[in-house]
Amino acid sequence: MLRTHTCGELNIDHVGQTATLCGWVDTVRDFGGVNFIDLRDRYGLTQVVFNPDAGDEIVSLAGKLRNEFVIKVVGTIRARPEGQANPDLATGEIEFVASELEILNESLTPPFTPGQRVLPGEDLRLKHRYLDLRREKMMSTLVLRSRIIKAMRDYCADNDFIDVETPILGRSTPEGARDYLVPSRVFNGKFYALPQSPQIYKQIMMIAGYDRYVQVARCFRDEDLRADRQPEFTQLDIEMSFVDSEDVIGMIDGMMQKLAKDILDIDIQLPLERLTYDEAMTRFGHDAPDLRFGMEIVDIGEIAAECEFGVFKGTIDAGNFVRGVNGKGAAATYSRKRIDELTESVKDDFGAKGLAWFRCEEDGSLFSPIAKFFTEDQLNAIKTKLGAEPGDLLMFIADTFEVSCKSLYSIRKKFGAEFELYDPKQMHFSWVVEFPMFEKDEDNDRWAAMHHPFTAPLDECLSELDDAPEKSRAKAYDLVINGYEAGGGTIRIHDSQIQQKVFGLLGMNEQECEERFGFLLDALRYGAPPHGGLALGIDRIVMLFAGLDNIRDCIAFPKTQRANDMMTEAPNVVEEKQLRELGIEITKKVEPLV
RNA sequence: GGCGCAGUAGCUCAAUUGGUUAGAGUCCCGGACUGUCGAUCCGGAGGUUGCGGGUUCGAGUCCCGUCUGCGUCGCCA
Repeated sequence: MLRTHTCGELNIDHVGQTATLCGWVDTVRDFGGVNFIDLRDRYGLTQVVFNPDAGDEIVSLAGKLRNEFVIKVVGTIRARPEGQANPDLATGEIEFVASELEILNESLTPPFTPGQRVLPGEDLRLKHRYLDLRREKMMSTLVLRSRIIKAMRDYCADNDFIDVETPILGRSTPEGARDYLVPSRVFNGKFYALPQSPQIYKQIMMIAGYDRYVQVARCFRDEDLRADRQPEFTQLDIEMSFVDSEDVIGMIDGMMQKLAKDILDIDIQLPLERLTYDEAMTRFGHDAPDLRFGMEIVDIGEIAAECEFGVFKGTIDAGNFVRGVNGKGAAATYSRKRIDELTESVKDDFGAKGLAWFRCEEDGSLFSPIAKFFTEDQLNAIKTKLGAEPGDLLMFIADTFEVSCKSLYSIRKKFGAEFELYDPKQMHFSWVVEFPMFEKDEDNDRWAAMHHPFTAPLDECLSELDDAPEKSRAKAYDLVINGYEAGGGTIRIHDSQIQQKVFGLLGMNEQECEERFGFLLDALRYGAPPHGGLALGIDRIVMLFAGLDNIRDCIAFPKTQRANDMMTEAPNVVEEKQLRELGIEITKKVEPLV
């Protein structure tokens, strides 16, 4: 090692000792005579002092130091003069008096420095990621990530899980998300697909008798990005044999308890809170509700059916819903203009036809442009149902169940953040269970698997597969943390006949089944144990544990919204020769990324 | 694919309703300074206002298109 100590470890106990430090120049304070450098490495900052009595040569060399130069300094540790300790610095009681200085490498003037207070634009940070990653916050987040993954792996190892790597080059399965494709050189015209998840491989591992499988698995989905979604992301992928939902949930309960304790030093009570999918949608309008606060959705269908307001009445007559939420104390901040903006957003985003609102006045009466269509009794009933008090703003959506869910969920989410209805430091873990097996695929007018096509129905729903597939519920469970889907899993179908029936419902005929999943159906016929598992979104869990609102800050080298890597400029054009070998002809010429 | 926000000096931002030579801080360069820790002080350099059109006597500002980044809807088994 070029160094004897790190920049974070020297303290008053080292006074008088000689040491060698290496690191980056974080800041320079040049007084002409005496010269201070804050030297930085992964472990911290140490103030290095260059005194004239160290000699002209070293003083002159120290004068050349600039931000982000990499240096090696030999010197002695000295207590700082009386009254000059820096309490903000772990090493603030001492300083490092340099006797030798070597510039290991210079740096160009950086476009931004890791220590600067104002964060530069994210595009610049991504372009110069090597500088951005030097920032303390990025370092602490990646260290946190490393600790979380270690805790997960330790927990799995303690519970007899076997870590198995599965292929990155796989086969395209057109179900689900768009695949990233890799052309084959040997078989021109054929393609591998990068895995959306190791789903099938881990099921095969169960059939092969490995009993408990785990993998920190990179997954790829070629869909549009969000603040919490990247095209490649990391899952803790788990599968277990001879289990039912309770066993998998119980295993993950224990893991979350350990994570919360080890990482955040908080104690969480087990079992974790549990909601059914139907309950979550009814009460919160979403399958991953933030349970750190209330503001639950209230159905006023009974009142709406009786009132004179045509929109409400008509909605109920058509078999749809009138539901609303109470924005506690929001009347003061929500002017007519802001309510209009809210209305526009639910119209634009979710196709709601409008947003009805009532303001609870000082005297307890309800003010609203539509109040005249309601009797006094009806207004009072609304007040009671939503628990309205003076200053509250009641908002209602009259629409299909789905539109009311999406609209009210978005309002609830917005208000939760805006009115600080929860402690941002609080962590809330819960499960949402019993998802529907299928949802309507409007584009193709057929059923689509809500989770994936290998999901087992609840035992009591087996018979419904034939006559009422929309009613059948799955042995599916999602882990929800603070309103984010942090993971999800299912018990799988281990019976090839049921599997084939589900494939059939999804619109695959026998031939298609054999072509796409013949190997799985075969495997199921060779002694498949009951099995199930789940996958945890590691990037999201890191984001939540770090208190961040953006998944890119939890990934060392993330991609932009258009899936570019701004540093390497991937994706990019390739040489003509490479294309020829792959038998690929580009019909639309593109310029390299700039 | 839709909607929205942003793009001005290396960086972070400002620039009145469309009006003089586009400013400030920081960074950079030079100088001064022996106890700072966002060092300070003096001087200097630094601009195709993302790009392309248009309107106008005049455009950073208004209009159209386009590129890039971010948020969001669709999408994400």
